[in-house]
Amino acid sequence: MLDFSEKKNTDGSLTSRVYHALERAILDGKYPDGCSLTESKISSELNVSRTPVREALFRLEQEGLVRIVHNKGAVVTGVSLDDIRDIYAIRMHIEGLASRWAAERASDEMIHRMREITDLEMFYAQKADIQQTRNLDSLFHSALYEASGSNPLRRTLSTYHSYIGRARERSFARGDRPLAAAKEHLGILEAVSAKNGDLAEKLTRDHISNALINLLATVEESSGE
Amino acid sequence: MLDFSEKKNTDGSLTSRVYHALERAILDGKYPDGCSLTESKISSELNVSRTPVREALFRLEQEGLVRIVHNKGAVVTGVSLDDIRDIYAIRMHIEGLASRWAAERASDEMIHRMREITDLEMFYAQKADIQQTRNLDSLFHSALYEASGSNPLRRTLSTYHSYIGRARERSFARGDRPLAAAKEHLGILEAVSAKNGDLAEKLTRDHISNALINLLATVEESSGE
DNA sequence: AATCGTATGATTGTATACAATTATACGATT
DNA sequence: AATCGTATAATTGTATACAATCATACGATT
Repeated sequence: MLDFSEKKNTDGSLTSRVYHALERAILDGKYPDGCSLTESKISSELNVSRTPVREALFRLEQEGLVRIVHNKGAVVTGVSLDDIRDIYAIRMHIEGLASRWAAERASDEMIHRMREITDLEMFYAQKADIQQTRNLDSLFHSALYEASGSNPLRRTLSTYHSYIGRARERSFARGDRPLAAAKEHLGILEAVSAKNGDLAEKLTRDHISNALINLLATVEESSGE
Repeated sequence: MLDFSEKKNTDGSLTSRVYHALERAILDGKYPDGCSLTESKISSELNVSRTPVREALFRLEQEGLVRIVHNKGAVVTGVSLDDIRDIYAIRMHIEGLASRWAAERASDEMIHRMREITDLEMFYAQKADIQQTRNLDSLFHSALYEASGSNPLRRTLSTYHSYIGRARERSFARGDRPLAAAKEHLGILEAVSAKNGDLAEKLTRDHISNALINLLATVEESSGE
């Protein structure tokens, strides 16, 4: 059964609610890879008309979670391990660019906001509050993208971020990664704040690299058990 | 008046036709920046219902050409010069990655196809057939993205490519850039074919850099006249 | 005269109805 | 029995109808 009581509802539209419900269902594996999504089924299950379902499916296609073929409908694409590895590799190349640009362009207000986020993140990481730390981790990256002052970069990285959200969810729970990530964020923030673009870029590359290493270790474990 | 007789119609659906018509209208400046697009106007002008118009608007939002606000509709976002500069900077970082991966992973068939494209491109470039050369330029980059074997990378770069399509259209007509670009493509292909990832990546970076330089020169000229 | 509230119109959001296309099942033909 | 064709059902694409929200204009009140 699809969960329809969505909290983070960006705009309050039915389309948005259906979108989030389907996204979650796919990422949770309720709709496995290759599963075909028929509009009428979903609409009756959620007690909405086909229209918002169709529009939600379009958004899912944009995000790459489903593939829509003309006159044939939508099938779940899923998130392959290869895709995630690719995304981390890409992020290693351009997330550093976001930090560099943030160091060059970010306003004092933006840096202040990032500092608030990292402070809170450190606090919760030390308390080992996984949930809160994870949310703040997401917030930090969003703030960084915003601080880069680049719309295309923000859009691309945001898409990637939500795309690998599920994978992060798993790997983030692992051992001392939350605290390590928080410390790395702090370092990046210091470099950005000091307007040291080179350092900010390097630290960010390292940060993504560490996240990938941790993720792969998680995969290793879960496949081995 | 919107042009509705679309040639490159990916799937033959009305949505697709409306999408291309609107895309062209925006890129041609018929709908200037900040202009608000009302669904009923467009649907009556194209003699279709609102449904395909809405769906086309969603696709345009995904591509970043319009911004949709809940209960308020769509406004044209346009393509700012800053955005284009950012995109070239990003491409300098990750298009090289596509070439590297292509060198590592591309099948012989894929390389064969790229060679056909570059051969044709050289031919038309020497004949100074701008239109054909431009199409083949697009094809080359698409083939390269495909050859990289990475869905995320292909998606991102394809989006960027279409996004800056209009800017390329202008700058491409300039002097001997078509021939230079064709030669650069040939060089990249040779490196990919020789499975020399380092060289392929470096040549691609240079290629993007040259394209940006040429584009900025075009902007310089057109703003100075 | 300025401002606020209300009424009206315009526009978007959602639901439903219809058309076109595709998938499935069943029987005829070989 | 296998295969092809046709009929039927299921599903998507498009159009239209209705509901909800937002913008505008006009008048009442101060």
